[in-house]
Amino acid sequence: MSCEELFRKTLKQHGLRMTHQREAVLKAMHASHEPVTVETIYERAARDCNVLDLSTVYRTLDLFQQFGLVSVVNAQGINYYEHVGLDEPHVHLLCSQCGKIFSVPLAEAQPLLDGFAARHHFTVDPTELTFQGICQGCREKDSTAG
Amino acid sequence: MSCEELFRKTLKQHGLRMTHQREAVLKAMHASHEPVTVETIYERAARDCNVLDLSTVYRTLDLFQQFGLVSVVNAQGINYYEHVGLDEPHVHLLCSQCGKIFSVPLAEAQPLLDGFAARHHFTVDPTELTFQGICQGCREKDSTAG
DNA sequence: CTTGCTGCAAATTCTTTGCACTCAC
DNA sequence: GTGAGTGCAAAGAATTTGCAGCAAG
Repeated sequence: MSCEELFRKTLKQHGLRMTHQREAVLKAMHASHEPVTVETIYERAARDCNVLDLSTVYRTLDLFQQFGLVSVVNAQGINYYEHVGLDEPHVHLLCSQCGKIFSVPLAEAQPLLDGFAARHHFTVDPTELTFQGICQGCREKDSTAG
Repeated sequence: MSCEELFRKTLKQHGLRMTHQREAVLKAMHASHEPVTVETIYERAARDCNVLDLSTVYRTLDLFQQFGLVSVVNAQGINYYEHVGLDEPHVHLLCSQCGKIFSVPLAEAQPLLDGFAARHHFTVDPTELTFQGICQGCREKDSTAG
């Protein structure tokens, strides 16, 4: 089942409707394989949709979250939205300098998360997991510059 | 050297001044051994300070950050400020249900961070590290409730 | 037709900024 | 005294909300 079919079905089950706007936002999320800002989603979706308001994008993303289609990453006060379920489970590496977000397999972090569960009885939600730091490119630039 | 002495010294070095307000905010941060919101800091500091404005708290926290006295944790769009340097280096476990923040030694996460450096050439900033999930208390409540 | 959804504009929330006055040094 | 720091009020930025008209089913 395609993502759109799945979404239509889920909407129906909840007595909700498919609209041009929702379709456009969904398509925009599909086209983005990395986490994107509301602004970006709005711009991309607006191309497919003769009329579209930012508030509609917020409302739609909210809906997507409820249905588990989209997850939010908050980094430095900015919300990034990401389409989930397309790729394998992963965590994020956010470069606090250039803002790029890299994905690495969740499996790498799993031992640590299991450790947290065992030692601290804390169950980490892996969809919300982001590590901030400096990527290779920016680190090289830094050492060159000063 | 006490934290306040250190702060006074650092201020002096930069040609800056110690004020009632800064003292009150510093004291409020001291009193909080867990990450707190600006609002909380403001309330606590205001008790020690006949006049205090929220904007001053923001400005002071900004200063503290520059001096490395305070670090910021952003969780679910809300900024939490935490006094650093008092305890050993640590990472945060944020319960997304009750909002409590737990600290665990950085050492537990170090192997993973080293792995990221080795495999992805990405240097994680451990002061910004927060894992969201569900704490034991809330999990038990959930399973009881249904 | 029914009522969920939308655009619009206004409201909220969190944070920052400009400015004249004040106070630490 | 001097200029860094403050309170105040207003500006910004990001997000939410109320409402009347529109459109999906």
